[in-house]
Amino acid sequence: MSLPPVAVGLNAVVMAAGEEAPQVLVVSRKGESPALPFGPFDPARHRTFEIGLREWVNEQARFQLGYVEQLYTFGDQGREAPLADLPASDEARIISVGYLALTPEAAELPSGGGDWQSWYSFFPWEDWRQGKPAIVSEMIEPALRRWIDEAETEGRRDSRRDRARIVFGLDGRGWNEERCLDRYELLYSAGLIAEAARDRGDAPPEAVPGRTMASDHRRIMATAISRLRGKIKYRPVVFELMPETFTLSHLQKIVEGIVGFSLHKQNFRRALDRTGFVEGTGKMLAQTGGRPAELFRYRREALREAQAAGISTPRSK
Amino acid sequence: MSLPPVAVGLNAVVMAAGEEAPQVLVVSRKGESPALPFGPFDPARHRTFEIGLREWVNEQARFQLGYVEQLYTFGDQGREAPLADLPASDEARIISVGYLALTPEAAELPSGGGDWQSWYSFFPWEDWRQGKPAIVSEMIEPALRRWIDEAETEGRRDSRRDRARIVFGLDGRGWNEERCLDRYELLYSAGLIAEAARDRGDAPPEAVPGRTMASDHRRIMATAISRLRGKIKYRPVVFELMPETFTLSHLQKIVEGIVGFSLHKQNFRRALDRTGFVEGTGKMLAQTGGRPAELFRYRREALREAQAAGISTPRSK
DNA sequence: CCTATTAATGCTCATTTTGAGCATATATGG
DNA sequence: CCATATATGCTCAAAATGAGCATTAATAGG
Repeated sequence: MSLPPVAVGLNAVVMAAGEEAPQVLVVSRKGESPALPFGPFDPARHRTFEIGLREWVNEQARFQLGYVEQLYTFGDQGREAPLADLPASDEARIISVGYLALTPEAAELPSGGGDWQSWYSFFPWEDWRQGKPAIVSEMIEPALRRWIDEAETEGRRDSRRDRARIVFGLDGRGWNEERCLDRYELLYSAGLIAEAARDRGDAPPEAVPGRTMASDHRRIMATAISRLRGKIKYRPVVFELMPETFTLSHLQKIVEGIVGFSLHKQNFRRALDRTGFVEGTGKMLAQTGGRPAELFRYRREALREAQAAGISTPRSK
Repeated sequence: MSLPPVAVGLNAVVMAAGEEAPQVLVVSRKGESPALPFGPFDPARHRTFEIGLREWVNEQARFQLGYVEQLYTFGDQGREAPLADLPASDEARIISVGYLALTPEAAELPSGGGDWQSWYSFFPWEDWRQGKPAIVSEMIEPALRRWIDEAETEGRRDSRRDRARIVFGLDGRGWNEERCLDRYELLYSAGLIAEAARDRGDAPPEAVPGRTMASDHRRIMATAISRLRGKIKYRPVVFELMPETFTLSHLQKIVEGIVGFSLHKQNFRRALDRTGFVEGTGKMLAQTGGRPAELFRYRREALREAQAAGISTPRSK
């Protein structure tokens, strides 16, 4: 049994909470599309993937990763081709192990290399905090309907329609925020993502607004968003993004940013309360205008006590 | 940027429903511990991991995989050492991409290579269908308490105790069936898994009952069990394990086998009913003794209609 | 210092969803 | 026909959820 060699890269989707929207760490090489931080995995130096990942993120961006979890391993042929450095040969396949990393808001901006960007600059259709985004009704839905009609056979039309209905909630079917990856892949299949044209070598056709990324990095990021949106509901991962102390409104804002819709304040608090994950510090935050809010802190011990659940996300409106 | 080459293997955890317990496909080489089906990933031949996986499972075991999903990529140094074929050198690191595959009960037993084994022959402590297994109270819990006390410092004892409490539900904390992987890893750390001694080169100490597997395959399998136990609750994956038609009791038996505890029959049915995932066929199954049960079928369309949920698992007793 | 404004908190109520258990229906095997 | 083993139906209290109204405590402006 001989195993043909393959090169392994490590990709990190490093996320932090931001003022207006969740942020992702990207490396912007001049003249090129922004990319996720990417580093080679060197088996001679790194005992595990995670050690490798932490080491070079530390080197490249000068900060320590905290919470880290493996996302997915991407190995499709052709995925590395768009990284101009390397020819898409059959011999040197590059696969990449994607990781999701969460850092507290306070995390220093790495000097030099990377910078923080809003999630929704890459995925504007995912932000429903102010209700259904215009881009969905005015651009994506019509484009998808055209794409459905373009299919050659009745069967294909049906299958396209089904897919669009499920992932984009067409025909009043309801938006499931966790399907972020499926939506990206559908838009890609429908040729509405600039990367799709680029990967085929075509001229860019009508593309949905949203910043392009190098290689398949936008897909990797969509995987990370889907994962985080799901996980936040059954594990207390939000707190990895919070500072030591925070107000409940602040916490709610962050959660809203992640799930992409707004929450019912009272019900959010009630559910949070039941989990026992937070405790008041007694200190108040003097804010601009309005009654001052109490500062809370995350009780790590709570994870031990209960059957650790996550954060409930009661939709508002 | 040069990426040092690494060999990539593909592991499949192929699962099927069984009479008494869920089954896993293992390859038993004579004189050696059973292993999960394993094959090399050849970038020259396979455009994607999944294509590679399907191809050689087809070759090796002569059957077609149906539902397949990627589990995790295992890359720790030393993990491949126990596979006697290959020296654990720094140059030839083998990483492996693990997949979970589900096949209907009816799946033919591959002639020659593999055979089906019960999950619980590898993880006897995970089967709570008849209540708390004796092996947990009589052997694991005492052994864990000894392991906690053996720690050198107070801090270490605390951290061991916390970990044991969370994953094994010590001190009346409740058993969370999804923590199968955590439990395996805890037992491994505590030296209670035969593989732990083997990997260190020690003589086997007191080990918890349960069949040993080659390399880190038991860990991979625990990963698969954890994933499936979690997923069954929010995606209709059980139906990938069912024959065309089945009775509700049969479905319940299968779900109970997977989650590892027994369910409240009426509540299980009520919840199942609400999902709309199954429909009666009108046909009855003349069984041995007792009122005949109606045969049901899975409605794939249901996935489109609702916000696809999974199967609810209301505990009984 | 009185009032409008802005948030933070507190409470209520109807509806759904769970968790448990009791009751009835329809086979099979003496 | 009767005991037994299942399948299926129904009820009821408790808990969780979804919506909205009410009160409290600051700041900003007249």
